Amino acid sequence: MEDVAERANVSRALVSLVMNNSPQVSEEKRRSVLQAARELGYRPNLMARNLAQQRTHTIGVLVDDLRNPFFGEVVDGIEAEAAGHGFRVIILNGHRDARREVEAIETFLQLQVEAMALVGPRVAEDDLGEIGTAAPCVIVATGAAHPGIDTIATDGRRGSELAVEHLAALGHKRVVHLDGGANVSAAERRSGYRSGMHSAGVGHLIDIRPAGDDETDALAVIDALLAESDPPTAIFAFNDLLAAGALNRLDDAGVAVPGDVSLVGFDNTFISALRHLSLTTVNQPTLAMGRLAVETLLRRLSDGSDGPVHHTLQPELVVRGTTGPPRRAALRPRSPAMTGP
Amino acid sequence: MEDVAERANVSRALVSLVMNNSPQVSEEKRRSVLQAARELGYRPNLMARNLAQQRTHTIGVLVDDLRNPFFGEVVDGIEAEAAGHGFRVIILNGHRDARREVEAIETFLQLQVEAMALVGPRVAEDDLGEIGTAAPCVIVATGAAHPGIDTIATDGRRGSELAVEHLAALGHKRVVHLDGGANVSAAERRSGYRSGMHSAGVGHLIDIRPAGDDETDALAVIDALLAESDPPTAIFAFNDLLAAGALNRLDDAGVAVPGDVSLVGFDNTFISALRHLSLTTVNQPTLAMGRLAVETLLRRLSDGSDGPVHHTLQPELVVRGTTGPPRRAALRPRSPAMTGP
DNA sequence: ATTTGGAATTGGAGCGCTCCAATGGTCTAT
DNA sequence: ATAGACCATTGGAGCGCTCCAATTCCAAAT
Repeated sequence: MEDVAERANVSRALVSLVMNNSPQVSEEKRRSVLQAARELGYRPNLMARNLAQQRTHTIGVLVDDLRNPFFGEVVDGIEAEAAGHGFRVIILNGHRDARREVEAIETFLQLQVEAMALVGPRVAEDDLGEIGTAAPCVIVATGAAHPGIDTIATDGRRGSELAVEHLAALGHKRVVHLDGGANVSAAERRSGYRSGMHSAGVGHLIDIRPAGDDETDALAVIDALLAESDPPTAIFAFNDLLAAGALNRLDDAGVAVPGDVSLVGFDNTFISALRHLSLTTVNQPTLAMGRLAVETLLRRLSDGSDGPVHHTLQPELVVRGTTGPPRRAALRPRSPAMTGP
Repeated sequence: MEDVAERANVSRALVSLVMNNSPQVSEEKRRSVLQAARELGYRPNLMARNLAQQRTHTIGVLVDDLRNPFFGEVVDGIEAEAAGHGFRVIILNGHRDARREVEAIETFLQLQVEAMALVGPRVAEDDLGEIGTAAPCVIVATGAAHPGIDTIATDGRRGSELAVEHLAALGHKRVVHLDGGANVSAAERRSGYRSGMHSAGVGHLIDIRPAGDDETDALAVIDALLAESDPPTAIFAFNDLLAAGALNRLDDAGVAVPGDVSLVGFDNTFISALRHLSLTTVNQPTLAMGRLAVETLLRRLSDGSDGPVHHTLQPELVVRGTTGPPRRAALRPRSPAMTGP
């Protein structure tokens, strides 16, 4: 910067004004500064700028798992909205691990981000400690497990109810829930499953199996289910990945879907739309969630601090090809299941 | 920091030493500084630290598209290796857009990252300009289109050849290639398709259809193909997403895979492994690519600058359920195709 | 010719930290 | 007792920038 100033025969301060394109710089000087900068390959140092300005114009986004396309969509929403307000977005990866999430949040804070969005975090509220107060923070897509912090979520309870209602309407009674296990959203979806089952008058058939949130987590549970004397006629999985894993295993075992068993996922990621999966699932409005997250953050940033805000968006059932009436409830005879090769 | 120093009755410099856990601080002072820091909720300011140190210990990773799980896997490899060498990784999203990629790179440079990895970039080498010289830079997973810059890639040409060889061995002659279009890796994979076809003695049947790199890009092309009088017996798609889109459309049209037409993808993302897709595809060693990228960067960082290095990893064919012998080449009569509802 | 106002420009302090050279303090060997 | 060696500790300069108050400049108004 020193060099640029010298080369353009102006002061350092004037270079600063030009680089921030202040309106009150004469056209002449502006040109010569810009030219000098170009010739020297000068690039402003954001570290120094941020330090001097005491602002970073940056929002940190912590993503639970870069491999899950669901989170990618949420981040797209966040970035779109943030860009519109002059904020940069930097992303850190949580690697599906609460400990690493805390580290990432610590990094954000040290980097002086002005706000942060945690997308699908696994960390419990207690471990977040004072972090929420060090910078505005919003939790996206992780159920209602963080009452003390702003959250944006789809109503997981309602989503589960929708899934169960759909299955019940088809005539299913024995619906098993593959539980999200340690995932923080699991409790909510589980509770929706419960209430759905009760509403359908089959509360006594509630059956929850701990599984996980990843396609590999389904295998053992499905094996166990199939080994039982009275297997379920329908399965409602914690998320699409888990459902896809279940589908794999059912297919292996020669069980027809939806002929022998119906299957519902959650998230409506693009994989569920793949025709060969054609997974009935519960949609979350990912883009809207991302945008809303940024809006919430900006509001916190500008005005004071009222109590935490919780935005709940409405899920929607997306009926595709993995759900149908249960075999036993069929009124007319059905052809035998077509099993894979 | 000032405050911490005061509260612990030491100098600012001593606090600095403690925060960087220097070995030559007495246990007593160290404890009292740490306690003071805790009580005051002190957190070192990375901006200031980086500025003073003239180092950031940060590697910037530009990801083409957060929704494509392939890139997520590469990033996992990068992060694993970087962490082992004391580097932080920050991620910026390219949004599948060369213009935004350039912006992101500019941001990295201003943030003073010490090196950067571009994962699947779309930007052409010309537009990268002097950027490669401003900081060590490696391009990952984007073919061999950047001769002047370090690259890590799977041999796309060989990968394509493997795919075509496999199809040819099954008896296919009329193999169509769904081209990656503007995607920078497309040329290489296309050329492999060409050479594969020639080797198989069916160079005269080479048929390349521009498509894209996303599941939606396949629709129109498949429609066009099906409308033709002599449709192909096999399709080799630029990547898994495109193949998945093709599968959707073929399914819609009641075309059996692999009964009526065989299909091969590229990347071996987890979606291809989903049993219901069961996509034959070409594997890229994503984790190894990520690790190698960081190693390359570190080497550049430490020693001088020789010419650019190009690492080419070997692809592997993964045969799953979407490939089989062509209908017309079958020696024995086959049952009619089972088309979906 | 002199004042006045506004716009363009500048010097310098300061953002929070690190790092160097210098200081003080303790211990051992003579 | 005294010099030497060694350790923990400190003051201060400086990293590259911004921002304020102060200065200069120019033209219009008196």
